[in-house]
Amino acid sequence: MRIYVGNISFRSTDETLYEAFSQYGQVEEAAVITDRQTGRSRGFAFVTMPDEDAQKAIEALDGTDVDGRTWRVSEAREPTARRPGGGRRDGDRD
DNA sequence: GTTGAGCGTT
Repeated sequence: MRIYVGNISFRSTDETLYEAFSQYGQVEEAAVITDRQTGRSRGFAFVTMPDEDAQKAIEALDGTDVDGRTWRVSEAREPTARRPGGGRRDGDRD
């Protein structure tokens, strides 16, 4: 599951997220979103974890104070990566 | 050495 982490400190990095989320499960990917134009932090990030661990981490870390800022943690909106296929697998069915 | 609403790239 992809997790959206907002309102993070500009000092927070990928490892800051990793160390925080890894406490609640296996972190598959942890990436602070930096402005592609300036290379500076945009103040939010994405974390990918197994569904069960992700939900635990969300409820555990949402609203917590990290590096002076209160984290806004929730499930990410968009289905998955912005690539052809839109997150839908060929075998996806109802 | 700055700032503060937000859902990103391989």
